[in-house]
Amino acid sequence: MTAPDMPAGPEEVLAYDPTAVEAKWRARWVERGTNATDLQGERPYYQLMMFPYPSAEGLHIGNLYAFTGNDIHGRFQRLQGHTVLEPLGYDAFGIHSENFALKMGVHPMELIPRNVANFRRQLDRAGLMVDWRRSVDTTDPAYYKWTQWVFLKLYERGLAYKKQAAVNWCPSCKTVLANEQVENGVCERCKTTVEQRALEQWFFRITNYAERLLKNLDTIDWSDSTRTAQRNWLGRSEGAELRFRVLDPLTDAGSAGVQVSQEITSGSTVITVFTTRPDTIFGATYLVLAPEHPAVERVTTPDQRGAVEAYREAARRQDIVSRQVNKDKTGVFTGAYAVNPANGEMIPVWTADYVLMGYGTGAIMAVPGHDERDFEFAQKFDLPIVRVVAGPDDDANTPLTACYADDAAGRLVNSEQFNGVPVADAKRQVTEWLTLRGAAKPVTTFRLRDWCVSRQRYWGPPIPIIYCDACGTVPVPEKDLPVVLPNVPDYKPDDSGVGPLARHEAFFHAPCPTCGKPARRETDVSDTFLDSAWYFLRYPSVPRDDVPFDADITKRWLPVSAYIGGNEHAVLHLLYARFINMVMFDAGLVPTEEPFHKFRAHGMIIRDGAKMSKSRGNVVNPDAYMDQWGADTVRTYLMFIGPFEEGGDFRDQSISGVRRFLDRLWASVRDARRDGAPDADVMKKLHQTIRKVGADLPALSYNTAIAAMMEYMNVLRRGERVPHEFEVKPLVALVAPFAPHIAEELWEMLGHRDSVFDAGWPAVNEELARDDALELVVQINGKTRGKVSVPRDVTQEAALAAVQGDAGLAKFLTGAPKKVIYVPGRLLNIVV
RNA sequence: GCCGGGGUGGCGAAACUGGCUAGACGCAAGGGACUUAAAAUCCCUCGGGAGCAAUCCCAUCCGGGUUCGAUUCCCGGCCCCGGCACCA
Repeated sequence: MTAPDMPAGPEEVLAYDPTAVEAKWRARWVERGTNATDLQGERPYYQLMMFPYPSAEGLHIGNLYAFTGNDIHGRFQRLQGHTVLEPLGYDAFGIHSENFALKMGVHPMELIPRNVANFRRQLDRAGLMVDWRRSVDTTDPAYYKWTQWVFLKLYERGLAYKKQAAVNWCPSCKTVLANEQVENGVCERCKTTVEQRALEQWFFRITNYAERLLKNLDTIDWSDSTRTAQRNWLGRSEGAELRFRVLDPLTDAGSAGVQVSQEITSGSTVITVFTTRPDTIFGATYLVLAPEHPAVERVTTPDQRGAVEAYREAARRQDIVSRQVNKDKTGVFTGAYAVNPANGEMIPVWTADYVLMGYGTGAIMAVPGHDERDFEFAQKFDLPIVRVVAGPDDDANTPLTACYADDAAGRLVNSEQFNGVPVADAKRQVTEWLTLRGAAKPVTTFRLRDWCVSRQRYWGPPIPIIYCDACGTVPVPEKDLPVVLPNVPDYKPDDSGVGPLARHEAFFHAPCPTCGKPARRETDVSDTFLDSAWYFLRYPSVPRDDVPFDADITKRWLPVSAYIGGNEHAVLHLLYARFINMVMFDAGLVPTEEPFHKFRAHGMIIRDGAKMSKSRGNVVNPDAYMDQWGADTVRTYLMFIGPFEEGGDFRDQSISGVRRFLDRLWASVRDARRDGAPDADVMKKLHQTIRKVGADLPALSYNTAIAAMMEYMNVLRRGERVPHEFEVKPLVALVAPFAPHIAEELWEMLGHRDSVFDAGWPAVNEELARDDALELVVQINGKTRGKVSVPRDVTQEAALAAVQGDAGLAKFLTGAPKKVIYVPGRLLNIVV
């Protein structure tokens, strides 16, 4: 009976033990199917969180932060009566996993399942309301079968194409990288200097969607920071393409200095440039072609050929880092001259690497007077600098000591009939004028490039294409999907520019789906961002094996109701997902153009004021904290340390406060009295708290919601008072989204058999919540001097009288009121 | 350089659309009650300065401004974090 290891007394038997409570409810939820979503349920609400890459290190506290924030939002929606789908899966393909597998000498097909199992264990502990029946793993053939299907859909619609292109090549990862994966000229993953290579690559025509991707940003409910990042990335510029005829060295020989015809004659070489400043054309004193520009070859004169060739060769060999980071201007004169269509002047044609082949037309008209880069270049090579725009304090002859790039305040000068026209108008007028003369065309350019999806690697979904000598490029028929990634021991990338799959005969050789003759498979795999560009479409349809997503279910559950994730994906994942969804919309397969009507970016968790990193050794291991404090405490603490959308500073020292709060909640329910009546003041505070928390949760103001509950707890237990059951019961429901396990346990303790999450959100009783008397703030000369207690609907006169009758306040009234500002329900300001 | 987001006590942070004597809530710190003692719990103090005290003055990065009233709005500047960057 009295074994030595038995708990000593009843007090301890009933103490809050998170380990036991959490284990009990983890099991109970599975047993009861509490988190299994009925897809036919009323008021569907699709709560989406960004699925993690299952790293070998296990769940990062940042993952837990994001998931908890999502989970609270999802659980709150459920308490509001929605049928909530809150799925989670694994984004396990990609270079990251493959590199790690190579480093460890473990095959990814062995490594990934191990990591996934560890993640699953950690995620289960975290108390997420995830319906695990609808999970996805991007490396599962049952999933990537449909990733390949997505590729084929794009191919079918003319949105996937192959071209040879100068691409970013990472010599360490030995693969092509998307522009988005290159940071300041180095690989975002391994920080190796990226090189240029010309390879045959598969691209998606995301640029066809640029205008829609931009326009829709105005209609979706997203964090501003994310929308701005996308706008910048899309980079829309309005301007004009201008045509410059190049003087033919033979027919135009000797005509230097002669006014040449301004007609653009057909047959001669014409250089088309893109500019956002057509108004400055009279100041265009030379042209620049990108070194890769095909016209360089044609226009270069024999005496310049040697220098030009050498320059082009150097540019070709140069890596992208030096080209983008080193901004010293270099270039070579081609020997050619072109005609400025505005004034007929002959201007030299140069080639220089500060002009990029990939943007606009790969050629520019240089206006050194009004462009910083052109100014720098012109100074270095002693090219003429002409002023054609004057600011408010300048005139046509004010010397230019630096370029003048202000396009808001300037007016044109030295521009013939356009002199005096403000820049904004001149842009349009000059374009119109040149258009009439056949030398211009208004165009809109985007910074966005097509999406290169080819990867010369192993760990990804094989691109479902077969090359046949007779039939050409043949897509793998849908019935033959998936093209299974073979389990091969030799998956190491090499420097050949061809993926490792090319070395595996059994994979490489395949019959042509059209004619049956021997043919070759595409050996590139697709970018991991394709896996994650459509995963949210898959979750609701997961058991289905015959379609990627069921039409009815998709119509019912898409678009996603709320998506919360990291802003590091503002331009990569979120743009690609919007693009793919838009394509699916055009194909009639999804109900809306935009997949995520509401997106919120959460902040970042730092630790003790510094970013967490392995090298700093300050990484928080969620397991250790959940062991010590319990998952409910860790969850609630993470949400308490700062505004969810801004992040917070994780400090070990502070966790105890949250745990104390849960301890007190536990004790309050355990000891609650059932006799007598609840206290009116406490009930007032309770209903005010319900109102506050109910308003804070949908706004993701989790930290203030928790503070409000703590405040209520202080009222509830002030001076060791024993709370009444009615005073604590609704609080259990308020706490539930944050601390689901303890909430369920306490709910049961209060005599309920069903889950607290099916009990509904407590209603605010406005009657009880109302303050009868109003504490009116009194200011004298704008300075707050005190308060008077007055009836709610007090008039200004009555309020003033109350102040005059208050000895403490009346002494500040040193004269007759000159002016009285009365804000009903708020304050009374008396100016004397 | 451009675009976002910030700058409030020893610390993490509150303050709805300009208004409840700025600092809720929590941590840390100090004091007290209970206890043989400790833990736990509960109570009190906790931006700076002056004063025995009631009270008064100063204080939300800095300098101006608008207003009866500014952490909040406007102008100028400094600093920190994140993103983009030779994009014509």
